[in-house]
Amino acid sequence: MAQQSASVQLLEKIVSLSKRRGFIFQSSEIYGGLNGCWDYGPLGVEMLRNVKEAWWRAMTHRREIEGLDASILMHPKVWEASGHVQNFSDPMVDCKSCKSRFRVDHLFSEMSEKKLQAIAKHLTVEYRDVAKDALAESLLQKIDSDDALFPSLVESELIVCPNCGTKKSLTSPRNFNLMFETYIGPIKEKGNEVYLRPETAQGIFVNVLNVMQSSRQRLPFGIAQIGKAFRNEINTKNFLFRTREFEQMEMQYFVKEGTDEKFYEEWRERRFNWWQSVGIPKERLKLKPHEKLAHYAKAAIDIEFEFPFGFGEIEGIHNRTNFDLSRHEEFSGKSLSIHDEETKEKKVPFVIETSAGASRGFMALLCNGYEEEKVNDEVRTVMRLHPAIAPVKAAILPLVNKDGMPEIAEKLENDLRPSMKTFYDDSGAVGRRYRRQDEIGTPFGVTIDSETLENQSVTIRERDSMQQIRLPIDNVKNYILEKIGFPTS
RNA sequence: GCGGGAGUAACUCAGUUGGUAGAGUGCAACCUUGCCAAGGUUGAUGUCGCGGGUUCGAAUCCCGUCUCCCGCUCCA
Repeated sequence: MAQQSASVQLLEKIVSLSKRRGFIFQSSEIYGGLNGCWDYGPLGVEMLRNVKEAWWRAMTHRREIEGLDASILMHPKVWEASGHVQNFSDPMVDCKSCKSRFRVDHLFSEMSEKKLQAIAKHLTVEYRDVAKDALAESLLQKIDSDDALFPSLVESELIVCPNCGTKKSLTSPRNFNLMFETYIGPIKEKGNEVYLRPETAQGIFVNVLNVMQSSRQRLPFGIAQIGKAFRNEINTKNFLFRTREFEQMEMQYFVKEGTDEKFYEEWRERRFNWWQSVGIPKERLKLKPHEKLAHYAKAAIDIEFEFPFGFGEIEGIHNRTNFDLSRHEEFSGKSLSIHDEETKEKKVPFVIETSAGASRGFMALLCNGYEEEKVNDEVRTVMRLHPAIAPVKAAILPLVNKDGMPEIAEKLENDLRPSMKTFYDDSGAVGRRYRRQDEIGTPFGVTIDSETLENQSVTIRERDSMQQIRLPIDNVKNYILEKIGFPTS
């Protein structure tokens, strides 16, 4: 319990720091905020761009992976083919007595066989020689066909609240659609509804032939995309972790059937290593296989990070088989099969998906970097970000504001600025300025002092160790550039 | 959606029986200063989450609502 409250405090500290220093602000704050929506401030947007850039390079600086940026709005048929129209909409009922809420399908799947048979009898559904799961499924379909049926079950007390047992207390099923809906054109009417995409993957699937032909790729090859997706979740939670609008970094890797398992394992390892390459220690990461697979997947595993509130998913690697492309073939009537030169066959490729959360990754890196350490009996707050991820790369600090130091410092900053994000600070004691930079994760402080005036050398102070070295001022740029490069792996 | 906690300056928080707000940190200016947040002087910043109500008078009492955190529920 004490441990839990410490973790709550930690998250709150990170939220305050994010606001105070300009990483994250609440959306529409002056109007009281909007549930689960957050804005990236000046430092946040720099850092987020760095996260995405690191991912983009790791993905697309490869021979066999191409980039794409698909539209957020897509043809409504896409979401029928993908299964989202059917699977993203869950009928739910509430208990008026104990206020619990249940998914209707869960209600049935947890019933005894005998109970299901009694209900089948009531609904005149054939139940003899029908397996339990199949029976639950056909009952659900029957109920779906007529809105009066579920209330009649409640009225006849065949269904009671599974939580409190109260009779006649369940409401009629209501649909909770997790997709955001809007309209094409200015008039809201049936027939012009479209959805904000609930995942970026489908934009890749529907473009697979366009990409393949224009880039002259052949199997195996991948398509990478970074973009926003939207899910109308019932609840938001945990700062940036569960939000209704979020950004994904997805790569779909198209392979021949039969090689899918090999590539699944390969990408799982590669992605697990990537998170380490941007600064997260292995001990705070976990690979967690899915116990229950989604309708499209043959195998699925999550990469989880140890957030203050516990381990949470930051990326999923899925073997989506040929489900999506086959469905798009079926719904669009267009062939998405690919000709295999070796076997002279046309087949729908299998897909290995790596789907990482940009927003979640950002939050993971903030949580991972945040540290309070004792230095000379004082607490130093330091954000240990990988230099490539840090929003500001170098702070330029004239030791004092005279003797020509500001002029040299400004000249140095002008020299560095085209190649990196810098920050100039000449106010107060230099120690204080270092600490301000520690808090936002700036990896290097460059100080111009009296020795600079004599021999054109400066001090470079490193964030994590607080160690200082002296360097000729002309070497500063190369020294820092070498350290802030994006990881290659 | 249910239950619990919270919302006062940029941040962390005080604010007495109802009498229209303070501290620390931070921020700005000037001076001082010479390498790890601690010198001096001065200064700015408040829809007390928002909207109603009670009252001569509301940060304080009542109602509604929004947001955040925690626990359920949910998370193909």
